[in-house]
Amino acid sequence: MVSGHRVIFHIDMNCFYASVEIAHHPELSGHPLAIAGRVEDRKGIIVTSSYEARAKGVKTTMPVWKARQLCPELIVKQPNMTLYRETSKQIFDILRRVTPLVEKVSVDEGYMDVSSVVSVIHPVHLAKRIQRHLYKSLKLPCSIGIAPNKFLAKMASNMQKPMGLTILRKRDLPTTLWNLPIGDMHGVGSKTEEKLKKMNIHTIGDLAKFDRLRISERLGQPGISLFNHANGWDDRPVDPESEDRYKSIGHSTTLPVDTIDLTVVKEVFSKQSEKIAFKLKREHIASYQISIVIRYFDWTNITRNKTLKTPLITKQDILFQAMELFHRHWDDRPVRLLGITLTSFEALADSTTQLDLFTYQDELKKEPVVDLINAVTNKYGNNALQLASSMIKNRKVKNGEYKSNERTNE
DNA sequence: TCTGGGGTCCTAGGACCC
DNA sequence: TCTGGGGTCCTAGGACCC
Repeated sequence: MVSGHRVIFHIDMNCFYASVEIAHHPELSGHPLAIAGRVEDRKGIIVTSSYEARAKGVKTTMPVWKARQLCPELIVKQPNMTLYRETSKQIFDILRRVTPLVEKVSVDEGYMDVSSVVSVIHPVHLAKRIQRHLYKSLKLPCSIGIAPNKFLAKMASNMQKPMGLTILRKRDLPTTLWNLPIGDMHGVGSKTEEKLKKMNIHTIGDLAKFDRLRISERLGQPGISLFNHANGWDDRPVDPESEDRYKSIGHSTTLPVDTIDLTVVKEVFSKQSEKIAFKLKREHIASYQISIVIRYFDWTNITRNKTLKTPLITKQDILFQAMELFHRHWDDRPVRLLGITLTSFEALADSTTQLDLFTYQDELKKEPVVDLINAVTNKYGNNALQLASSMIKNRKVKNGEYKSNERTNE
């Protein structure tokens, strides 16, 4: 079967954290609002802000004190991550009612492959319906980009905010995408922007028309991807399973004051180890690799890691290994930030869970699609998502219900 | 008198093996 | 006299994203 023309949506929730707060506290509506961590000390930064705040110059990653200088009437709230995660789940449940081909990229954005859906409903109508539904049921605005691939859909959703709906076709590229400054391109950060500008590439169009080989020489494989994207080429599939498993779990903490005190170091690592051990347990996984990061007072970073023969599971094991790495590599200078990250996971062969999953499979076959992923993950954690996904893949889905797995004539 | 915290992916060199 | 090549693992660092 020849893969035809795809229709991809990129859903981008507008100022997500701020919008969730406003949805729960309508009296905040119309006021400059910012969500910021560690409001109490000088190191707090703005995570998100409402459009009223942005109009005053408040920007993401700006220190809170600076934002208050620009906008004295700014209302600052601390993030309520539990609420945002819960809301995110509701959003993606709604999206998965349209199609199981939903890829969650982060708490507030995702891709949908609606190619098969748009044969019965026009993409613009479908997008409007999703937008309206999210706004009516959750009071949350979003922008939707409609395009033949993920990159263009992502760029499109960024073009009109809030509540934007933007179609980006291949033939539109010269008049829309190519005029944008190269720094606006998804995947181009400050470092790459500088490199490209030195090559006299200032717009996305400049990149699209540049010599592919020279891009490759200077920027390697990532450069080739950017070059392809600039030309509107992107065949990455929408992958509902991309979020199934953690590839790394970590915590890092900027200290209230820089320190050379080992008891402080141990306290910080201890708290982080506890949080990490909790997540390991919840996901039924163990780790064979630990790395620590030390950021010194002058913002120089070192990362040091260690591969282990026996897997890490408990808080004590993690703390011990982190301290060991720290002692071995710390150069006695004042420390600003400490972090621990675990990678190389292995699913724990928990016999009771395995057995439960096996018997639970039959139950799950009767569940509507919408509820399947939640049902599995609520009971078994994200680790069990693989099961849910494979069931969705192996089954035909119709009207949110599973059809039997029997073969039909095709 | 600046600059958080959670992640993903890529590169590149060295060790080691066949 | 000369000087393989591919694959994988490990480590350190960097870039980017939200």
